[in-house]
Amino acid sequence: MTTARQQGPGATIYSVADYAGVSIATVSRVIQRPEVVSPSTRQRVLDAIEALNYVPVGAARSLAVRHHEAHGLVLPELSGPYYAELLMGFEARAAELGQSVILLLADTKSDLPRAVRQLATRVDALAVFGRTVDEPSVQRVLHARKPVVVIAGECRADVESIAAENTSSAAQLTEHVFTHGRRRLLFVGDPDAAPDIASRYGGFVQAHRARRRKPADPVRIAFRENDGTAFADRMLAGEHVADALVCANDELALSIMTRLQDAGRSVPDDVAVVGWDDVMTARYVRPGLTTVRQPVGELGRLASERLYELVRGATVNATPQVLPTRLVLRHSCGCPPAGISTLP
Amino acid sequence: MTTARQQGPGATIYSVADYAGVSIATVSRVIQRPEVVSPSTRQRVLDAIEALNYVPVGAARSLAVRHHEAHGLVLPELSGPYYAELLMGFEARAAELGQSVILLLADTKSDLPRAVRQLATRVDALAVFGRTVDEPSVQRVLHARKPVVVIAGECRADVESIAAENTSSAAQLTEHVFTHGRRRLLFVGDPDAAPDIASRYGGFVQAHRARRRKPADPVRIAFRENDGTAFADRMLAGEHVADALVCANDELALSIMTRLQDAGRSVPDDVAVVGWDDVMTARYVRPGLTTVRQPVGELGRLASERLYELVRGATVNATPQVLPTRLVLRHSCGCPPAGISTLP
DNA sequence: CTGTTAGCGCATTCAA
DNA sequence: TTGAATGCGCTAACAG
Repeated sequence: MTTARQQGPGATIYSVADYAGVSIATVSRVIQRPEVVSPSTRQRVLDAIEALNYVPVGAARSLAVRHHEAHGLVLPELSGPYYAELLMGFEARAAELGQSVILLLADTKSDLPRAVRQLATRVDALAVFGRTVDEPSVQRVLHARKPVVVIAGECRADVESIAAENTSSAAQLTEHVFTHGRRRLLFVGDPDAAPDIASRYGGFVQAHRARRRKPADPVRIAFRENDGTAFADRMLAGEHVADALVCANDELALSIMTRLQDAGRSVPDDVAVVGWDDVMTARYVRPGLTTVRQPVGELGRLASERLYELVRGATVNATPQVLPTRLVLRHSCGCPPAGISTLP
Repeated sequence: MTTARQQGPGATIYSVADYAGVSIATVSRVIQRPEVVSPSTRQRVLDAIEALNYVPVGAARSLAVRHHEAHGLVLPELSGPYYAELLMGFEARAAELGQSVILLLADTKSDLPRAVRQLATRVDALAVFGRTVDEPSVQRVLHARKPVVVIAGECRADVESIAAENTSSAAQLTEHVFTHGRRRLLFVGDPDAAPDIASRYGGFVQAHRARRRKPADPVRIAFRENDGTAFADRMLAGEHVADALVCANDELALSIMTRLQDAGRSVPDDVAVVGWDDVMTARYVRPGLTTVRQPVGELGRLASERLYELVRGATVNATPQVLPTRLVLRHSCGCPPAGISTLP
């Protein structure tokens, strides 16, 4: 144990000014616009800053410039690569634009509304994922005229929204499975759980209609690995019959597939399995998992960028921006195994 | 396009006070300590807040209370489950303590020192991962007497550090591989890349010494999947000879294992492969990957908590806190396949 | 229980 | 090119 760090005063713009023998205005200038200060005084100030270990108090600046220069991001959680990638994109773009990012993970909050209100207090604008917008706390942010963008949520007139394409790629994927001769397809996942999933099931239905087939009701289970395992067990027990499973995400697809294989079933021969997200595991399992790749990072970047523009007075775009997705065909759908398709 | 959001004034504590017919002090009180305000006026104020959609300006509060009420976290990046879990733990604990978290991802920053300085401006304390501490920009934060904790970095006298146990679990893991009769072990990964890795190689060496065997030099490659694949190719070409690979992390282990298998080698029969981190994939590949599980979330939580305490004047703990890790034995090391070891 | 008042540290006019 | 003065919105004494 060494001695406690003093939470003492710390250098301020005043102490720096004193030390350098200039006014605080000059100190402020060498920080904001060094070029308008004469080289000699500038150097004196820089030396003072160095000598005193001056770290400006951001809050004071924020108050003066009337901007937090920070973006808030509300995500459900952070397990799996999806949200992490989103966050990476968001943070990267925000940083480029000189904005800090304050993160709020909703799932772990006992009092989410409170957390959101608190967050709103410290940012110029907010990006929220999925259904979270419905939170009255988020509505309040809107009413307070702070820009809000929704990522992968429902479109609303008053909020800008950004999402990946889901419906048509789901339809494509479903049709692809039909192409392999499968006829009893099951959609695994709860469309009510999130707007994305709803769209994906929508595409599943669409593809059936196009072939004049009746789509089965979705198997409404949650998205954790053990939910998938449990479903697989029920399938093994004969509760569900299908020759192809269109799963709402890769975690589900993988846990189901692995369980079926461990029980002696062959994928894709006995049953095809496809998923969503193209997680790392999808490349490493055998057979490789056929899935849909979304431009998740781009989603984040775009959200950040739009926040920035909205804060600066851009008009809110009422039509949702939809980013294209891409089918990643591997072997679990029935396609022949590619030579070495391990890398992205 | 609807009309632009006005970045107009927005309600302040003054407008709320006016609207409710009270002083700003009273408004402040109903927000900070509602119980000291009479029920009737309290309600009037709350109504005013509601009516005006009042969202306090956090910066003003920060300035007044002389605390940002925010913690900074500097992470290299966010791919893979490791950093994400760390962040989840950090954010969760911070939120419990009423602190916001401002995230900075180092790898994407063209001007990291600048980003760190900017971050320091807006937080009360900083947690940095690994080597990042060496940044002079971080040193400046230290000198400015803002608490800093290092996660999984080197121990230093002036900074508090938190890490997972590496050396002895590495030694255990290595000894375990010996137990399976392996004799030509290779450590794959660059000990100079990060303090963790150095410790792991240290354990590898230790286990050899205990058996009076000479440890091979580490195979110094980077941690990306393709680095692993490339190494596997060199091994297939006979450049490296080994009957067991102790890999610095799971990504490496998995990419190597998969490549070897695709080329017809058997794991673990021809060569055992073990890794670090227990990523999701480790459970799903066949054979299941033997690895080391770290309490990553706990690392984050602890960091956040210590920052909080340090900001409040706790003395910095000079001896690093080391959290225990756990071997996860699956099949890739040579252990018999467990029945169903898919779940965590 | 409520109002008055004095900062918190910085950016930014406006003069000089 | 520099300095003096003002205000950003809020908290926390201190009085009443």
